[in-house]
Amino acid sequence: MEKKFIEFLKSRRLKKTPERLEILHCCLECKGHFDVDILYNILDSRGYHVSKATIYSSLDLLAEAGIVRKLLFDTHQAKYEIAGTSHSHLICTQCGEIVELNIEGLDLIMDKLQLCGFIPNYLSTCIYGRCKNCTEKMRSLQ
Amino acid sequence: MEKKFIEFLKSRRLKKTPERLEILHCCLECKGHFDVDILYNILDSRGYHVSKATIYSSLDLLAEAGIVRKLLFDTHQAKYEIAGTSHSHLICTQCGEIVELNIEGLDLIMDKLQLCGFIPNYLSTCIYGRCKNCTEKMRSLQ
DNA sequence: TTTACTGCAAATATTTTGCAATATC
DNA sequence: GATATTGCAAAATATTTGCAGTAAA
Repeated sequence: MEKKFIEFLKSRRLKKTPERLEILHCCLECKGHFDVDILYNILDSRGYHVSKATIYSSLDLLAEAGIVRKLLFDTHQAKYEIAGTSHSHLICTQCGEIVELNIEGLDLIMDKLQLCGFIPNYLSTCIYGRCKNCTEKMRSLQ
Repeated sequence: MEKKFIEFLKSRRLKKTPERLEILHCCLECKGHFDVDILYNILDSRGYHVSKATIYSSLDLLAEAGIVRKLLFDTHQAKYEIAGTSHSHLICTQCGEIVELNIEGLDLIMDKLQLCGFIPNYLSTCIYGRCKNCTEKMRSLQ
């Protein structure tokens, strides 16, 4: 991953700074979703100070390099995840919980798109609904 | 649609105000995607003044009623669309263009989810990549 | 007459930007 | 040595909130 990022920086004549690499490592350590604040706090708690502006800009680069993906589930903070295989997100519109789910065959859809001249990079499926917990809570209230 | 919204308001003991109905009509007239500013400007150009706070709150209600859907493609303004059948969005990460596309069989995925206790409401598929135009532009530059 | 709604302005929150000092190439 | 990057603070933007006056039930 680090290699890929360094290659990317070189190809764009951007600089390999300790901040950028540290942010990448931090992203890789985070399982699941993370956001700017989480990264900021983790780094800060290690005594490694990086400004949020730098985190924002590094995440932009990491996204362009195809290493992370930006996820927008709500109007508030953008979330990020390490770009791996396509997977779906189940989003509970009641409590906001987000669960990842693998649905077989989804990637196949992308192949069909080549036809219209669109070159797909990755597919994000969000399924909005109500999670088990919230459904049970509602039932017990009635 | 208006009937559905009025039913929803009644069921929640909310009030049927001219602003809410006017905003609903405005959404229905908009083909494709719209946002708070677009609605505000359309209404304003007709001499119908509605505050943005009211538009925000009405859109929330319309979303809860299942009449519109909130779409977040980027960090900036939220977009909305009339909730119809599930369709996919092709998003060009270079120029930002968004094209709607129908992919057969996608809705079937939702049925499978009942298993894990998640009650799906609707599915949103976003396929990120590069559109025909941008691909051609890149080629001619090389 | 009770309760909810609107508009306005202020508050909040996230992201972006400008600039001087500094680090990378 | 040239150029890009960092951190900071300020700016820009979108959305939410509080409250007084008003309208719907």
